[in-house]
Amino acid sequence: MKLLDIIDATPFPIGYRIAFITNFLREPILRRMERELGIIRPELTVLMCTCFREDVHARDICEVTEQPSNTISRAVSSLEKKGHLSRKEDQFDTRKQVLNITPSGKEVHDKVMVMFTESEDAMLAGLSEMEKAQLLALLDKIARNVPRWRP
Amino acid sequence: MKLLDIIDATPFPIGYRIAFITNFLREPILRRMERELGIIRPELTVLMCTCFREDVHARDICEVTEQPSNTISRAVSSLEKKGHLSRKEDQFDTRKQVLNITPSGKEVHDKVMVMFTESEDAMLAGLSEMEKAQLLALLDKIARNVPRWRP
DNA sequence: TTGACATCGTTCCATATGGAACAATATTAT
DNA sequence: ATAATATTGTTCCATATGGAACGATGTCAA
Repeated sequence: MKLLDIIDATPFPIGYRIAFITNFLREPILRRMERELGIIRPELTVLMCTCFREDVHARDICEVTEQPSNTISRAVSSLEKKGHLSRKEDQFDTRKQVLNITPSGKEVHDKVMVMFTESEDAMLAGLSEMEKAQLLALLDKIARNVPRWRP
Repeated sequence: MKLLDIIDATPFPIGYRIAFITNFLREPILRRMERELGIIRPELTVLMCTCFREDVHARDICEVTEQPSNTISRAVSSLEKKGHLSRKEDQFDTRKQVLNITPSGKEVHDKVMVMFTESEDAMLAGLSEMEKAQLLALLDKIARNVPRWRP
């Protein structure tokens, strides 16, 4: 028995394949990240958000990623302890903290991005440039429509 | 800030979108499954495998799904306790147990499949039949190639 | 102003998860 | 035959995770 057998019988063929691919693409990298870089998943979430934009609040990250606030809170604390993140009190609202990624945080973040990029290249090696472009366009359409179809 | 902003800057555009879509497709359903049906993720794994094939061993499920044996062991025990699974000793190897889904297990399994199917329909509502077929073909190609590109 | 309510981030707690060690059984080599 | 090794499934333990309650601060209305 293989999962690839079940693939032929599933009543949600596209969703099954998407989840299936995600499992084999993301999980091994996240495990490796945890093992080699000592970064856990919610910490990567915070690194990605703070790398993308300066001066974010924990609350922003919660809303954007739909993670519970305690999860983000823990990730922020541990990242700061590791020197990957800085926090300072917000000048206008002392309940909030202004978060910024540090150079060492950026370094770790970039290493993880490289892992993902290399895996994506391997994953797509069997597709033509035309097929890659098609796939990207279709996935993009679905992703940008998330607000309309999400439960 | 939105995740859809980060989407434009990611160095692995296809993988990011696939993982992104998986999050919004799978996670809400799994939460709902846990809440409404009292079934947790490893239990669904076991239900899907035993629904697909009769007389499987826990070890088979471990290998197929790459889940650790303790996770599957717990899921098998709890499913049996709930009446969703039967186990009997293997006649030829008493270390093993022969697993079979029960009617109530099948019922729960089918309910979850309906949730996924409905969500997939909603997700793909914005695509033409041609686009759906294209997407399915491309994802299928990547999924069947997993053994070649997986890390 | 002040009292009710909302928001931010944290802590507490219960549960989910995976690695490692384990007992029981099967297989292999001598 | 029997000792060494491998396999199966379980238990133990440490950690990850999310819901709920909380304290501190901010906002709004009377």
